[in-house]
Amino acid sequence: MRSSSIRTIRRAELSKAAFEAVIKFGLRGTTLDKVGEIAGVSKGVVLHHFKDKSSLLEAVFRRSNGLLSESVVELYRFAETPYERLWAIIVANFFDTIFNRRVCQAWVSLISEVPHNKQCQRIQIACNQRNQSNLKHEIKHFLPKAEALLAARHLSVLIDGLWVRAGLLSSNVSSNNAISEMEYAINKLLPSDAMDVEKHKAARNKIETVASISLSSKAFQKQTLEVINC
Amino acid sequence: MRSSSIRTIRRAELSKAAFEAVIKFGLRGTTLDKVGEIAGVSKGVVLHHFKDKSSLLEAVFRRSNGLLSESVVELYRFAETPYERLWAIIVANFFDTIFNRRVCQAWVSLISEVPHNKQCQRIQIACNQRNQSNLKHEIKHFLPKAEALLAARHLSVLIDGLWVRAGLLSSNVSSNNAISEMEYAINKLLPSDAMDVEKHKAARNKIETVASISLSSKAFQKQTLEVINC
DNA sequence: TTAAAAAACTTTCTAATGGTAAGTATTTCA
DNA sequence: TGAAATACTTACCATTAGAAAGTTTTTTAA
Repeated sequence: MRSSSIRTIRRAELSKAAFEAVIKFGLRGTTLDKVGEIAGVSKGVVLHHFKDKSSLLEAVFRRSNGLLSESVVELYRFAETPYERLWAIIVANFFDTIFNRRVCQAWVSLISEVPHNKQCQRIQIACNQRNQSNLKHEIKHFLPKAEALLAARHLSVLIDGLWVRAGLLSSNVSSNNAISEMEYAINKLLPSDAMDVEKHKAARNKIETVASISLSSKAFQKQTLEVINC
Repeated sequence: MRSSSIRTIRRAELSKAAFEAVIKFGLRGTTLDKVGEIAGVSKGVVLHHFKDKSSLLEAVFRRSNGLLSESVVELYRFAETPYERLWAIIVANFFDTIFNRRVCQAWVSLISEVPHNKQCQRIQIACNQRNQSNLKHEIKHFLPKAEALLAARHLSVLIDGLWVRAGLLSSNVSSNNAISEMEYAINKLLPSDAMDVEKHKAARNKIETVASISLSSKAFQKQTLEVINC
């Protein structure tokens, strides 16, 4: 165990509190005082563990993106075929413990930090890259390499688009709608002759079932929250 | 002419200055002092014409979105067929006087204001709706109504996704790449048997040529800047 | 033309904010 | 045990958003 285990714990607590603050008050309404208040400590403690507001937001950003990638990893554990792994990626990105109005709005708030924060930029680019490369890897089973790249890129941009839309709209967000839109895209992008429609449907069902157990479990939620924070 | 023509002019100047500030310093780095400095006036003037920072940002947001819709309107003037109008929408959304790193980054910064600002939300939803409805109207020529809606929705989400990506990345943004990705999507979504490939290509060429003259013209740029601000 | 009403602009002040610095208390470990 | 590191606190400062009250300029209408 690191000598700075308290620091690790505090940083986790504080970035969680900051995440809540962003959800509640937006980025502009999130002050160090409020973050401290939510975490039950003084502003001084916040600045003791994070050198400034930018690095606090960076941790929040990492947390919010980490939640997603941990979900993909979790669902990958159960996915055994390309069909299933493809759905694992999609379902992980839109499962309703993560893809809901509050979180999407927070994400939209947070990305405004990206253009002027090199570290956030690195995180975001890495996440996009990983997502795209995961998608490509599975799509290669259904399309030639060059086309697979295009399709993967297309789907990953689409995922971002759906997230932004969800964050911009005031209305509630539907996990099912988003997943349906992804299905529509897949059906258009991947050639039906290379796909086994039955297998495809079965894969989606399986992964959605697995997700509803695995991603909702307290154990997973706890683990991700612990893992995610530096 | 409105009795408040000075007010109109000032609001235009100030929201332009604020837009520049957001580009330069990001949303969090944009202060009323800096906005005033860029506009060559004191902070007091800024607050005299905008009741608070939120309403200033709202005007900036309107400006940035208005730039887009004015471009669509401008290109529509030259578009005579569904093919051409479809490309008019796409080219307007990605032409490089608007779709460039600075503007995309500013847009990404600005949308963080949306979740906690009802007015910005209204603007954003209206723009999305209009864009989607424009797309749908043209796509209906190539697909049955129900499918056209899905395709239009898909393309408009994709446009948002490409904009976000462009704003998140540090590297320069390529208008051509974005347009190519839209073309890829169109080719996958619209049935090739319902489309005249030659006409399609010709339409794209025509609109791109028109855009490079029309959207770059000083007259258009000036007009939009004047029109856009309330 | 001129008085007064309205709008444009300035100045001054305040509470809140991000951040620093200089402390004290607690933990760790040699 | 005792000193070095870490956790936390407090007091402070410069900047910020915004309010309030003032002054100048422009409109309007008698």
